[in-house]
Amino acid sequence: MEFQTVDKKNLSKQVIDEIIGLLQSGQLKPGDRLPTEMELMTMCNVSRSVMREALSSLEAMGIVNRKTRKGTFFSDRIGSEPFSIMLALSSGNLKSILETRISLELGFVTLAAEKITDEDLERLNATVEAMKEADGDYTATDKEFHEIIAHSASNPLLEAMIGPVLNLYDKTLEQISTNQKNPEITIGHHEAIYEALKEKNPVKAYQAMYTHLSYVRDKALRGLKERQ
Amino acid sequence: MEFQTVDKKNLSKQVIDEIIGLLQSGQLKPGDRLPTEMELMTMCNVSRSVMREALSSLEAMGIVNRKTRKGTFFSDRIGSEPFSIMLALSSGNLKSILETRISLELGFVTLAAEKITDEDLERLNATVEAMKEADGDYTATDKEFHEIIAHSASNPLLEAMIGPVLNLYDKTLEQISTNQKNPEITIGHHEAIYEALKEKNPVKAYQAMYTHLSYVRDKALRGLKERQ
DNA sequence: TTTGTAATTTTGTATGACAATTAAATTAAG
DNA sequence: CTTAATTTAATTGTCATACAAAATTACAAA
Repeated sequence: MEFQTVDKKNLSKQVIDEIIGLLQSGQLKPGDRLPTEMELMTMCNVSRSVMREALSSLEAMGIVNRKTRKGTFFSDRIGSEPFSIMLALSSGNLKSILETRISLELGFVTLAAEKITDEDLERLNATVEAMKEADGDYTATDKEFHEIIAHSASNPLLEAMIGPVLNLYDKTLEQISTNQKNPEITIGHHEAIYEALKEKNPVKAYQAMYTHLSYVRDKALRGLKERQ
Repeated sequence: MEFQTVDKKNLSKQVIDEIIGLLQSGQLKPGDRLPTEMELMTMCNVSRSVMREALSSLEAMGIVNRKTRKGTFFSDRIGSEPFSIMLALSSGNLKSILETRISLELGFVTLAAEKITDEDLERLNATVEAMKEADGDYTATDKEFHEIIAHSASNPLLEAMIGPVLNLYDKTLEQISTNQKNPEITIGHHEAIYEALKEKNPVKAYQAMYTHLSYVRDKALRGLKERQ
């Protein structure tokens, strides 16, 4: 006869669960104000320290925002913090960052092909046109293109992931600092992706995105090699 | 003339960054023991309260584990906690859960097609065979199939995401409780995915997985509708 | 009515005390 | 000498209290 060890949670973790439960149950909504620390500690019957530990954790995860004298509020949207941290901890090298990006963006573009709105299609097209007109650095426009696609998936969780991924990619690339940009190729790829999305064709969009990101990957890895 | 507001971080957030920096800089490795709370508070020149808030946050995110009398250790692997919480907060309905799953798994399977090892191929095949032999519930085996694929992408971050996604999916489906299972179709899909992975063909693997998960989605949504 | 100051509210930080957990050290028993 | 039992100690866990900081609100004076 063997007893399973009981996984005891400390009080602050239990409080975290309770507070998240307020959101999940619909008692409070994103953007709503929570009771004050003093009220919460009484409600949960724990010390203020425990409550602060729980709230600090929730704030680090972007689930709440706390402001002196105003109070503590649930965030309006799923924050990028948790994923940013996971990314920061995982980012061993450029290759794995690129692969993470590929993996996520291929999924995003598939959903986008199913669900993209005319408005987002126009915004996408605008970035393609802006890139054609751009004289110098088109990184921001390039990034915007990818962000619109993630947004088009109409899924707040997925959308919360694109920012951290692209930021980490940009940051890593800066450190390598290869300035071999081929705007024509990138623009061509973006156009192909755009056309596939316009047709609402997931497989075609996937293939266009995979081609694009594989090219980005190969170029970056080549640049890395030449740098050594 | 406009001044940008300075984004001031409180002390516990600053301490979090410093501790994560220990990992990123390689000073400490996953699994290593951190200094004690008392030592850390001296090193960082903050009170014990602030240090505990920071450590509680790190523990809530699965980055460290703390044990009475033993100390505080960096986790061996990227935890699922951050992503679990993001998922918990985002999970409005079955449709969005299904879409999240589709998006992520399509990316995973693409990378898996590039990188899968013979060993993982064998394990995949074993699950397909196990499902053929299964008399009753093959949920665990089905889940394992998908987990192996995520593992095959050989990316710790992506691998940390599959567990929470599948758990949430299972949990949501339980609540719907439609018992319309077609093992033959699922097995057929798994076989097609397996064959594509064996050929190391990303596009084919993607298409097979997309077909499978679209079927899963349609069936679940149909079941949901019939339940209302 | 506007401006300046004081009061207030809520979060932020520090300190000290004690509790709880659990490993290590010491003592006692066979 | 070995094993078992007890005590001690190390580290995290919780609580309480005090004060600081930030920033809004209320009140008084011009």
